[in-house]
Amino acid sequence: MFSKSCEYGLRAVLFIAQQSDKGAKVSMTTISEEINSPQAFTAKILQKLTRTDIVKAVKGPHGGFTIEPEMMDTKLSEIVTILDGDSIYKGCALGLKQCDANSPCPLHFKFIEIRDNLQEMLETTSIKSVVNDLSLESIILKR
Amino acid sequence: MFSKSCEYGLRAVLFIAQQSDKGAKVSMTTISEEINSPQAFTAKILQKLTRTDIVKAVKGPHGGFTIEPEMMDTKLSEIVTILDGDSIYKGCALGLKQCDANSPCPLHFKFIEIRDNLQEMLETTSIKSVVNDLSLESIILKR
DNA sequence: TTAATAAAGGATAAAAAGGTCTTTAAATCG
DNA sequence: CGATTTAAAGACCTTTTTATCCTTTATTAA
Ligand code: FES
Ligand code: FES
Repeated sequence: MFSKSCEYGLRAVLFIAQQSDKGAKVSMTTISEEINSPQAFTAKILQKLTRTDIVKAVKGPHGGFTIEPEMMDTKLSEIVTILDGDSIYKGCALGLKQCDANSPCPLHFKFIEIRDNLQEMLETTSIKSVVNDLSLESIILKR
Repeated sequence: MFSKSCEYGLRAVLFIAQQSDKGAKVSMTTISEEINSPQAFTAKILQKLTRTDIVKAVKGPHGGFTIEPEMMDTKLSEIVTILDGDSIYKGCALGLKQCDANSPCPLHFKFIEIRDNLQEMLETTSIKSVVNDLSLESIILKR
């Protein structure tokens, strides 16, 4: 569904957000440990998210990553777009170059329902709302 | 969503089915032309589907591919499983090794709805039913 | 029975995704 | 200032996916 980059990216963002919510800044080492992801690779992914200002990075001693309160309203759809592009929202189920209702593939009308539901879900889910869910004991970001 | 293999495979199957329905057998060359896919690569994919008996292949002059009437009831979910495995039905949105409701990721309950809808759609859509839709003028398998 | 035809199969190559390593830049603190 | 800490950046490597090519095998029809 999502690329590895996107999976790691989402998990990293959610972990940073959870910690920022508690007032803590987290280092790259901590992040990759806590979400169980390859550190250098995850660092690359976070670079994209700092360039787009979703995540704030601070260098030097006691540095690390945070997500500012105003960015907590960012929707997951934005993060997915940054990391995976928009093919998940726009692509044809059968790989036709253009997905459109005027010359649809035979799965088009069944498929766009599902695709649109996914898009809707991501567009209505903010970082903040997920962080709230994360406070529940059983909800996890690694394993 | 699906791999290229799966996209080409589904398009090839649907084209073969459409032609078989009219009593025609189709060659690899025709298939790749009519669904606009790389021929040798598509041939590999069809090998998997002939080994699993979804598609019937006949060598030699006037040979080619067909789908027997009794295979027209095959569900698209089967083809997807053969070509892409079952990660699309079972995988975690955030890439956790195990997706399960007892220790869910924070997107679990929102995600499984979408994932299950996709699975349901594929499991209830037979080759035959798609071939019927294909008779409509505007529905296409290439471009 | 032989030439032609068409799929099967194996070897190889190119491109993309996934991942590592090393150097550079910025920030902090003694 | 200089040593230390931490992220940024770029070069590089590995694996997987996508794709091609060539030889073999099966089938058919003349
Ligand atoms: S054209 Fe295939 S999903 Fe829209
Ligand atoms: S655990 Fe992540 S989707 Fe189920």
